[in-house]
Amino acid sequence: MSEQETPKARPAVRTLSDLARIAGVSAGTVSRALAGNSLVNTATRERIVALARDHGFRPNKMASSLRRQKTDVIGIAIPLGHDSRQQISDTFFITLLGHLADALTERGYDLMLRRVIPERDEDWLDRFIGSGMIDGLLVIGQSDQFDRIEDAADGYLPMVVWGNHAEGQRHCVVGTDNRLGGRLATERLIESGARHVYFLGDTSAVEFAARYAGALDAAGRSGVTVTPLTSHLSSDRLEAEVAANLDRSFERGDAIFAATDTLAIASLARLKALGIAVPDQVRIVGFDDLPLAAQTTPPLTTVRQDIRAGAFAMVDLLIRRISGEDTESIVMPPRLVVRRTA
Amino acid sequence: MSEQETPKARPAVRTLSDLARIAGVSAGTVSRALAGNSLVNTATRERIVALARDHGFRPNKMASSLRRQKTDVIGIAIPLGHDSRQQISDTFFITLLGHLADALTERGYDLMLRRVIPERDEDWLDRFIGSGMIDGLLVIGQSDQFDRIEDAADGYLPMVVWGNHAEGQRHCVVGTDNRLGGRLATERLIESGARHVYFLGDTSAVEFAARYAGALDAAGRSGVTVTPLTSHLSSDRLEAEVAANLDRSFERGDAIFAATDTLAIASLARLKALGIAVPDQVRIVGFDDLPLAAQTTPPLTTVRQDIRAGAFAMVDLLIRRISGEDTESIVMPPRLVVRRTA
DNA sequence: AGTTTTATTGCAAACGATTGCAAGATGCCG
DNA sequence: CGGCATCTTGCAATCGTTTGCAATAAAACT
Repeated sequence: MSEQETPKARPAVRTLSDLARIAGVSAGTVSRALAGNSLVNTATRERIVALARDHGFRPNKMASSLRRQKTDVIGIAIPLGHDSRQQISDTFFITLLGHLADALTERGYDLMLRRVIPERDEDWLDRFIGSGMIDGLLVIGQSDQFDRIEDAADGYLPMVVWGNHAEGQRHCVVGTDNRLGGRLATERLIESGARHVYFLGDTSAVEFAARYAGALDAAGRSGVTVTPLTSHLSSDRLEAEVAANLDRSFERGDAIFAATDTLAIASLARLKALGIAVPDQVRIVGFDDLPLAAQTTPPLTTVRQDIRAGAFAMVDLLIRRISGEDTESIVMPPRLVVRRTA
Repeated sequence: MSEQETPKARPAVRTLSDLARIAGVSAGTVSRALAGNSLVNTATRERIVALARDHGFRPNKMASSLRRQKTDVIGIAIPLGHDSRQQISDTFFITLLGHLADALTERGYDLMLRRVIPERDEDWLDRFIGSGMIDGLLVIGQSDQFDRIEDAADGYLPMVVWGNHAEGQRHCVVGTDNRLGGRLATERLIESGARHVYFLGDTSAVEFAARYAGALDAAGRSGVTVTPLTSHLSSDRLEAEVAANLDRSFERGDAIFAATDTLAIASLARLKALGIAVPDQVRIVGFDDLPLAAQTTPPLTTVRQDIRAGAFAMVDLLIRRISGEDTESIVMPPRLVVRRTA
């Protein structure tokens, strides 16, 4: 049984030299042949390629990476800074991740995923960058790590971050105009009659802070109040937190602007449980426009981010940076999707 | 500007030898010092470690991997075989992925994610295994690749698969007893009055086929009919497909057993749009018990899989296999969660 | 003082693929 | 047939780290 590992029980051919010996040529020639290098004679190349296939030979990528100083791997870091219990499974991150995987695969890159908890590991960014394992780095979400990312960006070009864009920042970012999105959402709430808006989300994450700022923009001159309620994203506690926040607050509030659809949907469920009518008593607007948003009852009014376009933009910028170009950030316009909750 | 890459504009120290020169010792000693090897003198070790920190030195992982023949990276393959348009973002996969990331990180492994489309790349499994980039492989979902996985398992021990367990299979799998789950779901549907059940899901994936088989088990003797409706998982087409299936079918059917909660939730929304009452006219049971299932209206009756426990089990088995042990598969019992849709 | 341990360190050979350079073979031209 | 360009191929260095072995120095023992 154990001798049947390969169909014909050959001694495994693991290295270029092994194959070279079998083919009666040198390792260098085999390397060139498999790389499709035009220097090798066509006949030899075909013979070697066939041999490699027969023996199931695959060149060792570690050795190749070491020699070429290029790994064909892109790192993806997900900092879970503003809430270490936050799940990677936050739907938005994951959708973005899926599209990134598509875009990178298409360009011939593998992806190396790393979930980082900055509180426990100060050094996460430099460590990842300096590991020599990756040709470039995508960071999904700035969380509360803005400064650290800025620092790293000074010495490391091939990095693109999903998140918020601030005036004069040094790292390359792709993201939605969060402040504008926040304004659109809040304007809509006000239009549909809100006077006291609760902002649901953790404002220590810069993306969310910008959304909150946008809400203030919208409210500013109108006498409408906007009050922040900190709510984290970890799914295990999310419901409880939303519940706690809402239970004690809705004598005074009449609207919720949730920093993410996930929070909005949890709020919706909670309000329903409390017997509060949406949107008649309380209006809700979310952020992201996850596929799910259209399927709630009533369907969620929200601010749409084009996640797929964002993912492809990130990969495009990254690849240009890998080849040395110093690219500008991209800020995408959000779009208000009016459904039934406001 | 460009000279300020490091705070003090030192010539970057990139290799062990660089650091060795600065410290006035040999590269070997530096290597041992940084590894905490007890052979080096405590004073020297501390001096070297401090130097390394000051200069921001990090050993190159590629070189280390090559030399040690160990990468500390686990591959995660997501075969999208039975539907190439299926998203990585399928909520179940992603939740599992998140927990796997937790468990692997805890054990000191990095993860390398690869989205594979078997139809376009026959060789995906052996290629990944043979790449030399990974110490072990987790496969998320058998899709329609059961045979290929069986073949690979003969020659490659450190692989654990999430999916269905079949009598006498050779690859190590962790998963739920899908057939039992299917039976529980369908029994529940029958209990609440169903006579004509539609099974929603693509039965060419073995996991789903087993759920379907369980449904047949439950129906068998009772005169209840079970009819499969093929529905894929890609989110862009899911709604349309569910709609198409349901629109033409619900003169005859009075119940849906959906192969996943995602499908169940889409069905729920569709039936609501059609003005069909759930559960009075049509009963629904899903599968997975995603966090979302509790938040639909009405809340979804479903079959619970313990995804977190499954993820940790996979990692545990994998690590034992990496160290040479030939582990048995683990089949976890599903649990029916009765809410309001059946 | 001589010998045996013991504690440190350096040396150099791996790991496996890639690639600049040079050498050999072949063909072409006058 | 000599001289030169063109194809192919082999040689050997290299990527950066790890580690067995040998060498040295220091300490311990008789």
